[in-house]
Amino acid sequence: MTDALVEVPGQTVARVAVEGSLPHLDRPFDYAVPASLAGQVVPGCRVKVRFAGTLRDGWVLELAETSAFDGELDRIHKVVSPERALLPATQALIRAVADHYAGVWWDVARLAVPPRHAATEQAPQRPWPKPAIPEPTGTLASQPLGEPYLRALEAGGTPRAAWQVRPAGGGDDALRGAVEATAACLASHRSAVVVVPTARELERVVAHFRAAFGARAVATLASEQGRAARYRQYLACTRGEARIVVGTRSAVFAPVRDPGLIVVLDEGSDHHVERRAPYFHARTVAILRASLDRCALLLASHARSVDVEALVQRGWLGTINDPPSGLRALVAPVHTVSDVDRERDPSAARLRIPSRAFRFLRTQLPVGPVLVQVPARGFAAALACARCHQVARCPRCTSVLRARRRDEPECTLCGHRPVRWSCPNCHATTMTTPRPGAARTAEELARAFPGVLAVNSSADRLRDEVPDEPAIVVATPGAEPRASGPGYAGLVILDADATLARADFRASEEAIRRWSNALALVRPAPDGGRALIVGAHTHPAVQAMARLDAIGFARSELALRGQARLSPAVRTARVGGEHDAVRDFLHNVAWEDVEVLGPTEVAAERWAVLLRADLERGREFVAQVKAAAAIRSAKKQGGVLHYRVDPEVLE
DNA sequence: ATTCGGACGGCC
DNA sequence: GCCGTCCGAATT
Repeated sequence: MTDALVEVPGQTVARVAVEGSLPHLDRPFDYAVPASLAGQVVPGCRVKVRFAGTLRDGWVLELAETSAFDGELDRIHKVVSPERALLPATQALIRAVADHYAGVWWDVARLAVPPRHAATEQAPQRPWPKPAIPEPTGTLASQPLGEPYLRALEAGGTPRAAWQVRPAGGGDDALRGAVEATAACLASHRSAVVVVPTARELERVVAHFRAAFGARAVATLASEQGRAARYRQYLACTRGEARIVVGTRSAVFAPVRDPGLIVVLDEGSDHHVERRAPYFHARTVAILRASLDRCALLLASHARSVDVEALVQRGWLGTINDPPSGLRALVAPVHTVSDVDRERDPSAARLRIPSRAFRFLRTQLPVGPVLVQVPARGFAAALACARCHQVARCPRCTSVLRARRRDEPECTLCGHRPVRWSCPNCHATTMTTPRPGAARTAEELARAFPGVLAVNSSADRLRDEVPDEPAIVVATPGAEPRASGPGYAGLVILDADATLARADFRASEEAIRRWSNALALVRPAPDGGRALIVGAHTHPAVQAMARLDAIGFARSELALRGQARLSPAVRTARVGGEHDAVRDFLHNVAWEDVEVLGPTEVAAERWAVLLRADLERGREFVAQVKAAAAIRSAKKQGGVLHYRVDPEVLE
């Protein structure tokens, strides 16, 4: 019936995603394909179109014969390149991610697809070798349910699992397991994507993968790469050459042919959170992609995030992990000590460190290097009850409070400032900030062992590896050097109180993740590895470390989040900005089945409101947030306004 | 009569 | 966001 249309190339319609971040224009627009461009306009190619009078970039999403638009279609102005750089599956994933975060397609697309590099596109692509088949190391297979997971992958299945990597043996088990899973995936003639939290991690992981599969068989994707290199690796994916991709968070979108497996390493790391709108978490993108692309998923951690535990409890993720009793036989034992028994040993007292920690160093140093983990400086502490020291919670949204100025509590999530607070535990009415951390102590500690090599590693001066000889290695979380050989002989975690007192409702979950990552660098129990946590010895997180039960902790933490109505038990959105902008935003929709907490003035001319909804209503909730934003942009409501769905990190 | 500017609506 | 246009006030 519309054959005539098809036969006249000038009438062909292209649906185009047009550059822009306005929520009310977040949909495709139809353009006519002029006869002169027929054949060059293909789905997934970049074009220039006139939109609102100006020339803009666009992506051709699909070609069609007809348009629902009444008016006369403008013509595509030019084809930037006929390269199909945006695959249909990537298009759909971008849409799903934007929808999940009440964000805009184009904002996600510019993070998912690297900028074009014309010379690279035209240059002949080198042929990619077939990946070599690596020797199996048996890391994943040695843990319960690891073997059936690998078999399912090899058979072309789509198993999804939360994998608690054994926190022992130098910290390379996660990489070995990732290699095994990738090999199993390749065996079923599918491709694999591995996402790592940092550029530093990427270097190590890539080295492992190149050693296993061949130097030229592994593609890397990271924003730190140069434009040409990054685009070359990206094209190697869309053109079906690269079968293995390793990269940082945006690599989770890597458009590999026949994706069979997505691996996210250190899944709880906040490095997986994108810093630009809509602030996606690579783990969330991986989850969406595993559903859309029907592929396997492996979320690895030495601990377990509460978000992942929620998916395990819903039955959406299987598990690969040792029971705590099994771990205790293989992982360095974790002892705990209160930091108040300092007085006994005079030199220890001077350093504000318990004598027990001193003895620990004296016995472990002859065995090998000892890692001393200290909390990074410069984070705000949460307020606690001055009498019973229980963490103070916001009476409005139940997140934790911090001191804004002297004696002025402020909620870290919704911004509420309680006027009169009383402790639900002991009814005291005053709060206190925990004493500042003892980060400096660690350096003095090293001086107390003259003749022993002292090494420092922190964000401003990273050290990647230390030799297998007695040394005191002081590091902040994430900056720990690896110890060559069997791993550290010992681990001392200083100032557990300070780490747990961070003004973040995820503080204890994050503490367990950081401590478990450090523990993984220690040699296993049979080889003499030992760990000691100094401080907060009765805190459930410290107790969970001593039992090596990070999973049990995630389970009970998830239950607490449910009672407190905090993420991931509910869905949230934080909206902030100028008073009138926030007010207009809130008036734009009726907020069905949504708690509206606030708005509150959080700073001069800055207001914030927390929106909260049940998980079952999550889709509708996010759609309402998007609608409020779309009405705002369509009506040109002025002023400053930012919003963020399921905020991870506090500003 | 002519020019300038600010508000508003549509964007294919 | 950005442009186009529509209308009213200011200017000659």
